[in-house]
Amino acid sequence: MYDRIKGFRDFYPEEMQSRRQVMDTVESVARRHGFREIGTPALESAALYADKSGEEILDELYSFEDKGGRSVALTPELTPTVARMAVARQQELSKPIKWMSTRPFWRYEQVQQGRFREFYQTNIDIFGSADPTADAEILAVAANALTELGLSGEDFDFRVSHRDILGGLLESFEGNIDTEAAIRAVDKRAKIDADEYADLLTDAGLSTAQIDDFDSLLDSGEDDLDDLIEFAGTDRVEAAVENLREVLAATDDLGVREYCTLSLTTARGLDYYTGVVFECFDSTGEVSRSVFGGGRYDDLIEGFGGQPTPAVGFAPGYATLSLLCQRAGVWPEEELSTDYYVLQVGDTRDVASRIARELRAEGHIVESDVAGRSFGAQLDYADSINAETVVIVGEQDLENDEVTLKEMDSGDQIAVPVDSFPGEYERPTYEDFA
RNA sequence: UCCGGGCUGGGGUAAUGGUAUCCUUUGGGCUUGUGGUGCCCAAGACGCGGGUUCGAUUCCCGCGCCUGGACCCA
Repeated sequence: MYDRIKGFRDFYPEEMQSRRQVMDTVESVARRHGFREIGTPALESAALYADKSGEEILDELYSFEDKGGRSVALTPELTPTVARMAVARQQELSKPIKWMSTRPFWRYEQVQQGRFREFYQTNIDIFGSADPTADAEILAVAANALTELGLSGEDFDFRVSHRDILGGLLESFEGNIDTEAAIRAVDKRAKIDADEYADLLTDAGLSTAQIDDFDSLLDSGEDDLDDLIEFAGTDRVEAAVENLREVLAATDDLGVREYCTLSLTTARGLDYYTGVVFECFDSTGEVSRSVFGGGRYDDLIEGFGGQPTPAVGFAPGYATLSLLCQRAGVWPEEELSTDYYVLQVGDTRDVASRIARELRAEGHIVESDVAGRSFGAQLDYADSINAETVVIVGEQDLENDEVTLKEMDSGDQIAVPVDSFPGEYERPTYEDFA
């Protein structure tokens, strides 16, 4: 027996069927919004990550030297790869670029609930549009995907904020302030106690009075946005507030405004966000961590050597998304389903195979005996795979030019002519002949 | 990297300083013709290493793994 590698998971058919259904739902919503699927490598040059974030980042990655002496890493996220791809063809790609991709990523970090070393995400991004409609479309795809999964506004909440509001407010304070440190402090505000929070802001360069001002501003609701402009008195904050309003107005037109709540304390840990940011939370709070997040990152493509290209996107991870779905009771049944089991008794493989083939041609899931088992054992097996209908092809039946249709739920069964089965029926059941 | 809880067949459990209970599961059978009720047979476990001991699954230590959290989340 070999052990599974820590932080990696196996998915057996029952669970995989549910995961597949959830992933297909998310992808299908994105596809209907015109996002095109891309395929990307599992391995990238380590420099793709180290150049932006420093060599230390490699400690958190699966990084190694390949046999050609290249320093490489298993991709921990898609954004640098997508940026690389966009930069490589920035001239020929028509804008906006709308791409999506579902695949695993790897990070060498501590495993805990909803966090593994191998995790699956669907990345959904728009490049080449700075228009608020693009931000809103991202929010709409996210909301539509969740509602299509069966979740409602009672289940989840998008906490929406804008990086330039926080940044702009901090900028308007007197003194030498470390904006990024202050934003990181804000991001943690809900998780730490007031003293720790104040200490972090003090470290970032704010005075006690400024902390109080800042804190009260953070509690601003949607009606108080003008107060923020007034307080800061800068073009940056005014522009940010205006942009945020436009985005929210656009989500209204897209029918997803109800899922968005203004929350200035939502900052996201990632430093590369530049505009609207949002995080999806479980409304009941039972899933304590953020389910997923996204936002605008206008400087990143340029940072990877491309022309300045605005970008906005989000990336739901399936570990946390499944926690939310399970909490809300909309996680698909983890039970196999089978449309038909074609049971053979005696030497009837020719007829059984023909019937199975014709049912499969209609797109059904059909199983038949591949183990030479007895009648009882086959029925037992059909039950274990939740076969809806069993087609009994037995020597006795064939003597009468018949097969027997058995509805497993009720146990009812009926003889039908073998020559016309399945015949013209697309999905023949016991009911059709009873 | 740190802190807490936990490791007995595939899953769930019982007891125990002298190799292990029960349920479930899996495979086969109970006239190769009726599953989701029964019966029979079979398979299958003390995470690893060290220590104490005549003897350790049991007590002690270390490690590993699982699980929850902290840090982190580029």
